Amino acid sequence: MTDSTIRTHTDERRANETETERKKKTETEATRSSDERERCPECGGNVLNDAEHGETVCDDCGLVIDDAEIDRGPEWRAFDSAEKDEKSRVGAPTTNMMHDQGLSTNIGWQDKDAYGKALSSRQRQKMQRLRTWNERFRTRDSKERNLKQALGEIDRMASALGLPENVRETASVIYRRALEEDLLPGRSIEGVATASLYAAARQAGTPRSLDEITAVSRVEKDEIARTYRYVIRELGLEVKPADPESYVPRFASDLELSDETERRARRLLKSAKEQEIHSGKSPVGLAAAAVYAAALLTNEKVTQNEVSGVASISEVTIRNRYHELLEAEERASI
DNA sequence: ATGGTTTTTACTGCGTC
DNA sequence: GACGCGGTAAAAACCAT
Repeated sequence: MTDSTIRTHTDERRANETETERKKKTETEATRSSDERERCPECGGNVLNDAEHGETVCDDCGLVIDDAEIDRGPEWRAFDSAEKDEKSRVGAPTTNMMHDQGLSTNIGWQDKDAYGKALSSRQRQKMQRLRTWNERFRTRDSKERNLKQALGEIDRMASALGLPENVRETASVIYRRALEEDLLPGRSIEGVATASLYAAARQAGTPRSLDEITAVSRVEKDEIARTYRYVIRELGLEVKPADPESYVPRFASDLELSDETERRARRLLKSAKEQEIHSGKSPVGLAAAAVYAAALLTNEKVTQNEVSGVASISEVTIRNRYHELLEAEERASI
């Protein structure tokens, strides 16, 4: 088990940078994290979206952040589902999770006609032939076949890792783009598919470590890492280093720890961040250590061994990190 | 390739159940 | 005696140059 998340060099070596550089970095990071969670630029309060008036307003100070928004909803109203069907002029939403974005024709598998009556055996045979040919045309050229396989692969891995649908969607988009840009030649479909999923999971704030990804992929870890870097670079994707906090809920629930412990873990990580203890360290290790330390503080029994198991990180790392975390907390409270 | 970090592996000693 | 934990040294892995 090795490094479980790819970090970027800027965060990696922040500890070595000069004081002024460090100041600048923290500033940019502050602004970056603020637009991530829609905060008011004036007072930092919560931002509310008022669709009725088409305005985005700060909950605390009342600052109007955005007005005259475009309402993307339907312009009609429906009072029951029948009316909704009648007024709607669109079909199912397109999705990037299917190789043709769900737009192509699909012949149903039920041998029924438009009135729901069963088909004669002759008709059934005909439909079967049509189905076969339709399927062949639908996935005709190599790119389509390529996509079909990759998306199936992404779907399989995502389910195995318990990743939500939006992550699969993002992964599909990334893969599509990779295909468009001709990034595939010389690389395996599965490798790029895995890399796309890894990137998507991180972008969505539900990261999975490289080790976890490797466990469900058919590709070696080195290749995933290499392909991932390549795809990120070529596509100009910006992926921030994983936030340790985003691992906490998963570890906590895997270990069946209380919410209280989870909150403690978060607080530990917060004070660690403030003191810049975390730069250059593996986010997974930090999260694991925080969970362990929090369990200690709330008197819930978890062994280092168990934590290292669910986080796939070594016990030594947990020990080192959690000492640092507790020290940081100590300093913060003074 | 190299150098500087971090993480892992392996081993040892201590205390507790 | 097995287990949890702490610490250390050396090896391996990682990233940037």
